[in-house]
Amino acid sequence: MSTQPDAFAGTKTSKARLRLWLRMLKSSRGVEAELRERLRREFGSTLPRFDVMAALSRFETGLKMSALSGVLRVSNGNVTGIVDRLAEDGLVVRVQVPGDRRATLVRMTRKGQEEFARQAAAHELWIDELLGDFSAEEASDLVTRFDAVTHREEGP
Amino acid sequence: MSTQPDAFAGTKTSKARLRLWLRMLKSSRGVEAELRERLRREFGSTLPRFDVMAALSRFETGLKMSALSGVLRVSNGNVTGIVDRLAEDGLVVRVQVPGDRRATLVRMTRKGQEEFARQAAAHELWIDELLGDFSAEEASDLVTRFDAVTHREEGP
DNA sequence: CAAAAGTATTTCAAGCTCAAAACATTTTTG
DNA sequence: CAAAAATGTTTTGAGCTTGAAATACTTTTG
Repeated sequence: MSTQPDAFAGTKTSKARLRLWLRMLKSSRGVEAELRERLRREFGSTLPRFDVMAALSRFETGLKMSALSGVLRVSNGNVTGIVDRLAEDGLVVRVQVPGDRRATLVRMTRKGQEEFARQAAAHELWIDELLGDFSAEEASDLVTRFDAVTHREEGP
Repeated sequence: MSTQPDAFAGTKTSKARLRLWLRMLKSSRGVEAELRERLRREFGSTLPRFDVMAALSRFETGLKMSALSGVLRVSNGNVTGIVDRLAEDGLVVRVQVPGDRRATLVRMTRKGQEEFARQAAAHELWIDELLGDFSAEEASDLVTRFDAVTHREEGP
């Protein structure tokens, strides 16, 4: 019941939801800013680069550019630039797809895998610290409640 | 008890916190993307512009540039550009501060106030829709639990 | 009061982001 | 099979973001 928005703004419920959104935004922006800062200081890298490597790390055989932007939910043109810079640093490579001359596969190099492993370990520790006030149970509980938001976005 | 991170990564708790973070990020990015899209389509505007106007709307007498970037928690240089564009559109004005020739006060124009009122009303409805699966109680409850994240960021 | 330190803002270079347009190649279809 | 539609990627233009450097002014201090 009541999955429909109220007919007009300014109700108690809409105000509570607005406050929740503002708080969510503040929290995730704060954590993001902290991660960005640490990634910059300790690894000379960025969050978008980390995100791309994290996605590639789950696909040993590589991902097509379009699949990559699909997984990350960002625009095509966006990943082009990030992959360019990652490739310059020798962390990923572009490989031609045999049967299709339009497509490229992006794969992490060994160097990329090693670098990502170090960053991912640090990243997990940072999150563990930044979300340190949540117990395991509480965290799992909240994940479930957030399904509500996630599901809304990509349709029921 | 246990507000310190675990001594090593990969524990049950750190994994749960990591999953929570990934979910938070996904949720807020999703909502943000939806808001950005609607702001663009329906008002030809952007989230950063909306954020600046929202901040200014709370200070009838205006804010100094530095106060504005402080409230929004973004860099100084950042607001310069956004305010430039808002000013071009006649939504805000820069006013000299009497006693201090370094500083500028930014204030919304009447046009800016009217435009912001329209956008803010739509924004509240959008949030009400996007977070529609949360009841008022649930939303208030979650706000409280998020204090944990917010407080960590700006020190204990 | 002049030098130094501090404060307010802008500029700069680099990178991220998007939507739309341009290209290149493949697949479909009349 | 040639034209048209679809697919995969990059380019482009505009805006956002940061940290650091530059500018301009104000306050402190020797």
